[in-house]
Amino acid sequence: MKNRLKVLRAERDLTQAQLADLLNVSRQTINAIEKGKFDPSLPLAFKAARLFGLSIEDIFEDEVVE
Amino acid sequence: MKNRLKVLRAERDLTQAQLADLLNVSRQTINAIEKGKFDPSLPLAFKAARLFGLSIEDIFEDEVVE
DNA sequence: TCTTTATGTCAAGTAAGCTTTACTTAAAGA
DNA sequence: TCTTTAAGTAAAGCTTACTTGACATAAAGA
Repeated sequence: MKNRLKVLRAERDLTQAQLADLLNVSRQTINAIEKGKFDPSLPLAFKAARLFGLSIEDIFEDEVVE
Repeated sequence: MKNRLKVLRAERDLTQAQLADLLNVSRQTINAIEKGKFDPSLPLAFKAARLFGLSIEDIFEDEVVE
């Protein structure tokens, strides 16, 4: 699943570590999500959406499977 | 995390098993999510939103942790 | 050059999402 | 009463999300 975290971070001048702190996850988790290694949990997606003042759909892009 | 799956199902006259099929998960998964046993993954939340023609935020309600 | 900061990655472990199988209960119809 | 259907639940196992700790690299500044 694609996401706009890197850009949203850049717009706010946040490092991966700072974003991780704000979302109460590890830096490695942010890195892995940005790199597409895995998808965030739904609660984490909600947290990120709230933090950035956006909807989940604005941040994460679902690829339609079929 | 609260959700409106049961009501959305009822509005469309779907059983848990039918919804499970439509979302490609097991009936037990739907039951567990409806009963609040665990949260769906983000991909599953996207699927449900697409199926019902709603946003994730319309279906799942995040409780603000702090 | 030396140090610091940000990012990337890996390995091992825990926790949560999800599966299959199976049993139980309640409601409704024949 | 017997059967069927929907819902609830539980155990065991697999997969994925996430953790901590560690190491590597590149860029930038003193």
